[in-house]
Amino acid sequence: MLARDLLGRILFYRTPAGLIAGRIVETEAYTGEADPASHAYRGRTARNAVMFGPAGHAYVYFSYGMHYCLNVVADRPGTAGAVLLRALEPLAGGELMRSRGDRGPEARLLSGPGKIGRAFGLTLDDNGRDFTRGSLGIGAGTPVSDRQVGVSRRIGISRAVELPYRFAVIGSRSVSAKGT
DNA sequence: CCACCGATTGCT
DNA sequence: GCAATCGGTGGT
Repeated sequence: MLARDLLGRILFYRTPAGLIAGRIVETEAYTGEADPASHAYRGRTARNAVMFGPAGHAYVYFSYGMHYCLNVVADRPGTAGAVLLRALEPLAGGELMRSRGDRGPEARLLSGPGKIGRAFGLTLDDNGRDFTRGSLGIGAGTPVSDRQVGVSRRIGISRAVELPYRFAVIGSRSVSAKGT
């Protein structure tokens, strides 16, 4: 499953103000028709259209009137599927990230989907971006063994709560607050 | 056209 | 425990 395989890989963003990068330590999988918690569950709309497009693109959505969350589209065209990036361990650009408002400790600068959006400066303009081209991308990183991967229920949803679609690196200080 | 509500976060 | 904050979505 791609959500699990993204753990350990590097998300990077070359901005005019400098490089920002982090190691992915927490993800969640969202599918389409079979997943009531997915934005794509009720079919294609203007907001979720990117989820039905080619893999390797960014699906960015606006949440709770104040947060921008980043997904990696993960299925073939026509079939909705995406992986929500929930937490990263900061690798570069800490100062730039702090300039956007977070005052917490280094390891917690990217410890939640909304925090990633803020620290990276993402907006709806980033929806649809191609991770395989341009300044926002995903690098190889360091593999994470199955022994280090914790699987659990997704956070913050009210439907399909029982599905084990959340993956996190055990012991990382950068997983989101409610994570284990 | 209108009302509801969320793949969150940070403060009380 | 709960307010902040607003666009997408679906129903009237």
